[in-house]
Amino acid sequence: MKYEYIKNTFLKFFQKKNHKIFSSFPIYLENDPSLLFINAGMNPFKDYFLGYKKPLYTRITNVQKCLRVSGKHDDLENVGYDNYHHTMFEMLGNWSFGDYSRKEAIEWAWELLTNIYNIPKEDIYVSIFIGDKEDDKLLMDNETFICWKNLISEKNIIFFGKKENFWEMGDVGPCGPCTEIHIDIRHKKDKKKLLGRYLVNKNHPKVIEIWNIVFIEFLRKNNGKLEKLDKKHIDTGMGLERLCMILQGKSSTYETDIFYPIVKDIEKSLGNIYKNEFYQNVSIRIIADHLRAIVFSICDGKIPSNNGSGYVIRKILRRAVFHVNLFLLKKEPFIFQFVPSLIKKMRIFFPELEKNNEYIQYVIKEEELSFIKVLNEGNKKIQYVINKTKEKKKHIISGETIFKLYDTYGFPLSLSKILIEKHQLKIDEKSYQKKLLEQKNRSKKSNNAVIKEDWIVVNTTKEDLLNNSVEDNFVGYFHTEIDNVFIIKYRIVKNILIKNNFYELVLSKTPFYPEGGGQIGDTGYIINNINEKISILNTKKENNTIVHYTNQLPFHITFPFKAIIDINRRKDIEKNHTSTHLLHFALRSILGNHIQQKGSYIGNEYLRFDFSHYKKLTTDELLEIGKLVQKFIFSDFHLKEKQFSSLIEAKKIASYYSSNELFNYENQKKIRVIAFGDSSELCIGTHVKNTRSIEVFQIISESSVSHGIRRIKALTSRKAIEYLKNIYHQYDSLKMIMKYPNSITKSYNYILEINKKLKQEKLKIEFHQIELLKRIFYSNSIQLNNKIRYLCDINNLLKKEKLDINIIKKTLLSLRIKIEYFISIIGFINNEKPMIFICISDKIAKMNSALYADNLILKISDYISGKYWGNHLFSTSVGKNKNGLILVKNYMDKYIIKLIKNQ
RNA sequence: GGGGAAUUAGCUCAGCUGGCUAGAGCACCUGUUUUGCACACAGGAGGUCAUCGGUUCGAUUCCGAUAUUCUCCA
Repeated sequence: MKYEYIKNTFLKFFQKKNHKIFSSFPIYLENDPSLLFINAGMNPFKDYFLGYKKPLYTRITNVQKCLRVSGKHDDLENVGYDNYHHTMFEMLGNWSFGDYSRKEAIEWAWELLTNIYNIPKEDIYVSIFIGDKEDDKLLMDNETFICWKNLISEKNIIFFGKKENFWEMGDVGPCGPCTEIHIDIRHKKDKKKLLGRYLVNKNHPKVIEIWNIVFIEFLRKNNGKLEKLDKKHIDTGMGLERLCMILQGKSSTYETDIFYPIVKDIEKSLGNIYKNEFYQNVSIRIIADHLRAIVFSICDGKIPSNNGSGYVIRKILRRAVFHVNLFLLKKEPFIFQFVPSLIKKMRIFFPELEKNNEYIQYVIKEEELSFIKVLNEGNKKIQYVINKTKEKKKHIISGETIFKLYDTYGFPLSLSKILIEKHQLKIDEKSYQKKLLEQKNRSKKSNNAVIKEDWIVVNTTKEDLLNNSVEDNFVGYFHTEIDNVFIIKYRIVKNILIKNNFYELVLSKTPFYPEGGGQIGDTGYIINNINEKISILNTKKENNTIVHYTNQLPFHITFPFKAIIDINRRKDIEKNHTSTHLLHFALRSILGNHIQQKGSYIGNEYLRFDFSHYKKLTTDELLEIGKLVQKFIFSDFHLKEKQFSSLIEAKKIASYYSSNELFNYENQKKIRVIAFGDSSELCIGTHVKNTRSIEVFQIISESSVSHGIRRIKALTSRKAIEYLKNIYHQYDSLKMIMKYPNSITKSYNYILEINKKLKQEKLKIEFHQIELLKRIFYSNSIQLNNKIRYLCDINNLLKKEKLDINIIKKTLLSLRIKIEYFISIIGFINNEKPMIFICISDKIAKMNSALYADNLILKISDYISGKYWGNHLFSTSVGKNKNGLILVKNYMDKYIIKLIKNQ
């Protein structure tokens, strides 16, 4: 049975049972701060289970892309070393939202596995929740037991506790008892020796869990307690990779047709390097697995970065590169080249992959390159550390040093270890772990600083609750203030660090735009009829609920309120949002159709637009783009807003959209298309009524965000005028300073040229001065014996002429080259301070260390109460006592002559 | 969100404890020699040492802020 067939069979089976087929959601949820990635098929349906949102269908089936590398479910370190763990996997699921019960869910699962997929009944084991008398006071799941008893021998039923058979999404959220289906794929002989039931949940590679059927009945609250839900739901998940492994009779998922072609491609490209050796095979499996996780994540719009979900992607990819580098001996980007092989396999179900093929390869290659760079730099650094340690004849390298290599420069501990052990050295791992723990604690502290408590419902009927999705209660497209608003629920957000409470409010309806589509959230206030006024500081979306942020609660919380947004701020935002559309259109017109939006920020102060383009924009291009946007603004385009009930219809009208963006619209009832002139875009934001009100558009910067993505920042209206006026002011003052030239650029170039010439002139003069000074110094110097030329010139001619001290220095440095045996001491007054230079030639330095310039200066700098510094050949002293200078010559003459005589 | 680092010539980077003629390789320019695979040799140009403050007689170097980049933790 092939992968495609297995997948389609599942969906069609449940379609026949009246389930609506959904395509997979992207691998992460846009508005859920509690999750970095979808780690279970039920994540996107959380609100349906909790009754916060009413589903359009009560029966759904889908195959969801999931990633398990962080938080409660983390399998990363296992991947590659065993046969069936994966970072990314596809989860086959069927869902009931208050519709069917345990009986149907269990019977259908049985029917599908035994009748359609033809898995032998005796190989199937099921586990049932035994109850929890202590913490949660839950009874044994008898209903499930009865259902199974009718289908399967009791020998194949096993009971387990909370850890195995009570499923929870995370610390808080929907949960409930579950029944798991395990399959025994061992050899007949082995099965006879020991019954499979003794190997369930024992990490046996051939007795494995494939399907978890969860009966969602509770909400786990912040305080740790369970709250019974109004309706009972079904949430099931079966790992597609493991199912394929079983149905294809393989003992490893990597041998199924999902992974096998890629594994073979990798082996092939290795050629002679491939030795079919353990770590190489692990590395190949790691590439095959990690590549899939990364490709899907990038395609869904997550790119490697240094925090949040982007960092998870980076960690996965770098783990793969690490193995490539160490065991497959490739020192250049390698993994990216298998992207096409993966896409070829997956494109039927995920056509968006093919569209983004080049982009995905590019992102992966860049990240590989940057990690290889990190490894190279780290190698140099650790080599230095190793050499130093050996020089000092030590055997243990401090954990702090190795930790710093990792923490600051990204060089992995395991690599450090390998390299260090090669030199028969050791790392003090205790201090390394201590440092790492410190780092983790610091993060925890900052992370736990904000605690969000449970929602407190204050003023509502069930209907209000069900209706409070973004689409239903946002009225801000048409109203900036509304009456008769109720606070439905609120929660307290505590910040321990600054010891301050904030509050989040959900309103029955709202004119406040929640942050989304690049546009920032509205601010404003709500006020009740006894004039209690509460400021709204920001507005965001959380899983389809609009949340208003404030720092105080009204006393009369159940009263009706008037909700009013900061209208001037909103107007500024709207000008920026419409300008962003116009900019997008202008970019496409001038640079070409390859321009794709890669993100935007639309605030009240400025706007930012990121887009795919591979070259820096020229000044001319920027000028043209600015001009075109300005032309649109003066064209008096009216806002044309159209609403569609299907995405297909909307796509016909909208001139462009990113595939990523599309998904967020797929499950919405209404789809908006915003048009100004020829520009039309799918958009959820708010806009000006007429482009003329934007007045002025001005680009203020163009830069690179990451490879292949450029960023334009721009201002509009008042801000743009202020900016331009400020530039004009600068220009005007510059003109004034330059005495009003005809052309500023011409004059500036002229000045540059003159400056260059003057510098050359100065050099010439300096050269002459040095030549002159050389002669003077030479004539003032005396012959000490037949070799040595000695000069001690203290405060003599130099005080008459004001000379640059650099010239004196250069003169001496030039003389020490010219005269083989040369000792010079020059004293003078500079800036009212006495200074002494001592300079000797190389051959003098070789004669006697007492003649070193730095040793000589030490003898005399006390005379002028000076600080001194320098090296053997040239030294300096600067002092406070001018009168001491005269004493220097007398002392020095005697001292030097004495030294020379003793030679 | 929290920590650690980096920013020096067009590019890749040295410059350890404040002062030591701000350097190397590649690229560029000009000669000479050769016209062949990174040609060779000689010479040259190119720097607000990221920006702004502070300490100091003196800051590329020390301290602080800002910007950008890298990196780790969550």
